[in-house]
Amino acid sequence: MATSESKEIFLSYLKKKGLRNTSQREEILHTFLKADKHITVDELYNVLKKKCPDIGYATVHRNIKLMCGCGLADEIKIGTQKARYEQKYEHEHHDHLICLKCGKFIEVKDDRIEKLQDKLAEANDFKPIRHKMEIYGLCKKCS
Amino acid sequence: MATSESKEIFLSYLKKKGLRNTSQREEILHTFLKADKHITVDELYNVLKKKCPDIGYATVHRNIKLMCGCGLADEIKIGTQKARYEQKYEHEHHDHLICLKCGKFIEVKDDRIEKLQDKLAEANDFKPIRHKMEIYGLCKKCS
DNA sequence: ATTATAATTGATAATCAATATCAATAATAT
DNA sequence: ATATTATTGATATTGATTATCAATTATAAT
Repeated sequence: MATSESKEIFLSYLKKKGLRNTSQREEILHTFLKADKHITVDELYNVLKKKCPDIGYATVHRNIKLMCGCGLADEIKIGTQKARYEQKYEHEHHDHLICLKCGKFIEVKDDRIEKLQDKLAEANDFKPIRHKMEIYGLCKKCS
Repeated sequence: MATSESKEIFLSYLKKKGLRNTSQREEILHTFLKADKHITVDELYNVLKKKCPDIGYATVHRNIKLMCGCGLADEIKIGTQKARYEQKYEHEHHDHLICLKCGKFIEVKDDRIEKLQDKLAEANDFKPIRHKMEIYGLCKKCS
């Protein structure tokens, strides 16, 4: 994980947008980069609380969204569950296998599928920008 | 659309579950089967109100969920938008191209992708049950 | 048929995640 | 230093979904 590069990207994004850097923003980014994949705002907030007891939930929420805006984070919404966020920078695009029993995420990618998706879009006069593919089922442990 | 067959499926599902048929349930199913693809509870409720002015929102909501339970309807959740429901019976599985500008849904299917998805799951010791594939981009009109 | 039972309805309240508001504070420019 | 303006953190609001519950209705039992 190129932590320092991510931080540079964030700082230059702030500058470009006329936004200011703050200690909270630094802590949030730092903690996010160290955190588990697929973290929720709640979870991130709880980890941050230990180091920065005064930090507010709204601040964490706002800034994780900001990180999505600058391409460092990606939001994953599964049904009505809480949004989860994963690192995007230097993290190749992938799709997910999601276990219906234990909730485990497995990251996968198949270039042949990716190509066929583009073709499928084209064939429908549709310009693809991004996509989401989730396969639900049972992981090895749960089946 | 096999409207009468869908109604039979619904009735036998009710019987199997020890539930009762009601005039509201009949109207909701009937209206749902006639309605546009990808309808929200709100929209369905508003259509129903014309014929059944006393029907309640909660009843529509409850029963569209019931139809999902018996395999006649399918819920589509895109991000934080309202859930939409589509007919499932005799409606082949398909995926969606979703226009980011106008919100249009295009239904698509590619058997080669379906096969590769199964293989991809298998290769990860994962037993696929269902999946969701959405390609976001711009439709012909909007691009 | 009449009554007992149990499920359903419809209005409304509760829930819950996401987002907006706003006074106080902090960062930058002047 | 001071003015300007963005950010923070607490809290309120929103908006969708789901739960509650008394009244009603459908079915079973007598």
